[in-house]
Amino acid sequence: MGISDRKKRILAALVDEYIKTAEPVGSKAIAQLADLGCSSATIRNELAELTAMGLLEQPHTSAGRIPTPAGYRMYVNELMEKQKLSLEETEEINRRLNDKMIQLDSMMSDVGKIASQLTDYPALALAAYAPAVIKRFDLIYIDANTFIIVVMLSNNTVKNKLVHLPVSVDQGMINKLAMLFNANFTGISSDRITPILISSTERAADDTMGLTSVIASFVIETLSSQNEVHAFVTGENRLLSQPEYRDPDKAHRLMNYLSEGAHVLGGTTDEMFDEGSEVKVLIGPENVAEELKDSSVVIASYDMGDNTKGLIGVVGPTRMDYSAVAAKLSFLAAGLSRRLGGGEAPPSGMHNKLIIKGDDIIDEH
Amino acid sequence: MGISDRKKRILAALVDEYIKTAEPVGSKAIAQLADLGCSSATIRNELAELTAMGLLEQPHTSAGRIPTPAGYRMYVNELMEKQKLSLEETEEINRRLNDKMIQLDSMMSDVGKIASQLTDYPALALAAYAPAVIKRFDLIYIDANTFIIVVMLSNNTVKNKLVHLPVSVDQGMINKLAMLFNANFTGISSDRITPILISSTERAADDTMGLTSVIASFVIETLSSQNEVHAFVTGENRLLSQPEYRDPDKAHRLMNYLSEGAHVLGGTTDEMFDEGSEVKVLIGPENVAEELKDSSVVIASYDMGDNTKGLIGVVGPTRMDYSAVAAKLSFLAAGLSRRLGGGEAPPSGMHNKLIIKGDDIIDEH
DNA sequence: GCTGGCACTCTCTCTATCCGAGTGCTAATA
DNA sequence: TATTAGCACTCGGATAGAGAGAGTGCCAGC
Repeated sequence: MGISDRKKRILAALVDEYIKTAEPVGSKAIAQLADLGCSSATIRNELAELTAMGLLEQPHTSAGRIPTPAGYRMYVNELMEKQKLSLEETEEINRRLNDKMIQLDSMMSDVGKIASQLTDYPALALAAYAPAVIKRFDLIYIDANTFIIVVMLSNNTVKNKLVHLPVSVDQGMINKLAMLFNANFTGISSDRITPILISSTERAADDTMGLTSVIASFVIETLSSQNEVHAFVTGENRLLSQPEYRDPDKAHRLMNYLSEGAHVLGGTTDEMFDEGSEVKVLIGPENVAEELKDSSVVIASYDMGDNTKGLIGVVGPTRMDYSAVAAKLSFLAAGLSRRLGGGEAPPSGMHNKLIIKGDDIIDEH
Repeated sequence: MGISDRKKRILAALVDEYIKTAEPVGSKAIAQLADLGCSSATIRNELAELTAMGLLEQPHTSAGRIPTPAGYRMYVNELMEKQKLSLEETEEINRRLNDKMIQLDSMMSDVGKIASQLTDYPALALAAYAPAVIKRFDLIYIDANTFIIVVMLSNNTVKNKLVHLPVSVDQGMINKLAMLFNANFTGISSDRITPILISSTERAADDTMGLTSVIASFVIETLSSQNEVHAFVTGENRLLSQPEYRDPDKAHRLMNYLSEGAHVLGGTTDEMFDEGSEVKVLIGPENVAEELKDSSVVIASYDMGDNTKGLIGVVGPTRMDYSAVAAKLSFLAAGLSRRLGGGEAPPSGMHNKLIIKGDDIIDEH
């Protein structure tokens, strides 16, 4: 596996240049770019060897070289300079995060939007929530036909629902139900909410109007929607500005695939979540999904608190500016982790302000 | 403006055919399609006149005719057969509506998704909420550092927020604040929530910890987000399957424009909302937005209840199947109005079930 | 081991040519 | 007068060939 230092520099220069221009790079160009005091003929010899090693390929005999997926892989692993973001860029990202992070419900798509704008590639955001249980119930009596269910989950999300009834109930019944639900439905996972539990609660509450099952089904719905993997894809249209997707059919295929959203990462999702905060790069055929075989994906994960991991990724041609994208995603993910994760006062449902551990309330906007 | 019956039949046949094939239509083809017992030569004469009238044009001398925007306009206004949806199609739409309509918060984008899938064009969904005021406050005391704000709006939306405090409060304070907010902040619009009102409430509550302003700013935020026009665009990628957007640049321009979302309809939004439940068609240059000048938009509006109007539209090439799209959108809008509108028990925030007036609780899922 | 030189290859672009679809016009017909 | 058949004409699109240019591989010399 030993590969001479000069070969490395040539490969690096070639990949850099190809990323910039999207055109096959010739020996002459490399000789000028990477000034490693030798002529284009020497570089030609090296290029021939790199090609034999499977790191480069030629679109046709008389064209320059382009990197193969293996070439990109080596570039990403060893050659690429870890790009530092400029102060402006970091400030830009922080500013956007502060602007946007007010509401968790729209956060996912907002984060995707930020990533997409930042990198000018389509972005995908997903989150796998840790299994949650109900922490407490409140039922707010509005009038004889109306009440509000408010549930607080173990991850400090709060959900509510307004219920209208075709029949009348009194405040006492509502209170009784709240008590019973707090006693029987808190701290249990949704699969332990059985018809038996529901009907026993119903009897205990003297509920002849089916209120119990209304509330119970809201609980089940809430818990299960909480446990789903939520995925958002943003900025698919940015693909079209990349020369490799000038072919409308090719672009269309990939965009269709992306717009499905959920299964973007195929089987790899789980292991993605497991890994540390490192940025991951999947190059061309390294992707499991057939549709991504000639595209690349860069993924960063972040800690959303409450044992919940978020994933933020970017999709582009294999000729992607890995260095810049990785730096940006990494910074973005770190910013998200900092804001969301690790506090005992994490953000929660609908309209909760973000609180950072130890800080005061952040009153954004 | 009189235009002979035969001309009409020729124009209709031509537009129908062009919609189907996307290729200029010649006299011969029309002679075969619309069997109005006359030869292609006669039709050529008629075509020449229709062209002179500005209803048709020729891409070049020796090609067939294609409709001008004026031609489409006449087609849409007078010639097009009002398409009836098949039973399968109506059932399909109803099924999707029933599946999807569980949560209002995701409804907007879901409706867009349905419209886009149904028509195979990009769809946009927007809603202009009627100005809302707070109807009632509840503060739920969790522990010394935590409470939940629950507000119910005049349009029966319920919003909540979990607040963590860096200081301790007791239940009494929370109750006092709830009372004061119910007394002072209900029934008023957000512009009447002045610093003066806030500070007087603060004094009345003996609040030295800034709780009042936290709650007040949540109120303001809730009201103003409620009054925004929310817009969703879905299925931009479907553009790419249309031959008129095979040019990546053209497609890119329009998709970029669409992805901005909000200002899709430009100045026309207001009047759109005003109109009845009719389906509206904007053909090419009839659109105000420069980016839509050679595309068409079909829009249907529906009643979301609570004086709120929803708009659902579809964007495509001027060569759009107006008849089919209009029929589908119209049916979809009617279904939405039926489900959402006109009840005194309309759907509300986050997780409220949909209730149809007079019906029992619909327990979807 | 490096370099300059050179023949070779292959793609891309430009131009010329041909083909065919569809037109507009004219003259004949009902 | 309205319709039709016939025909010359036009113009875009497809096809083929020539030329240019970029880049290679190889070889001989340093």
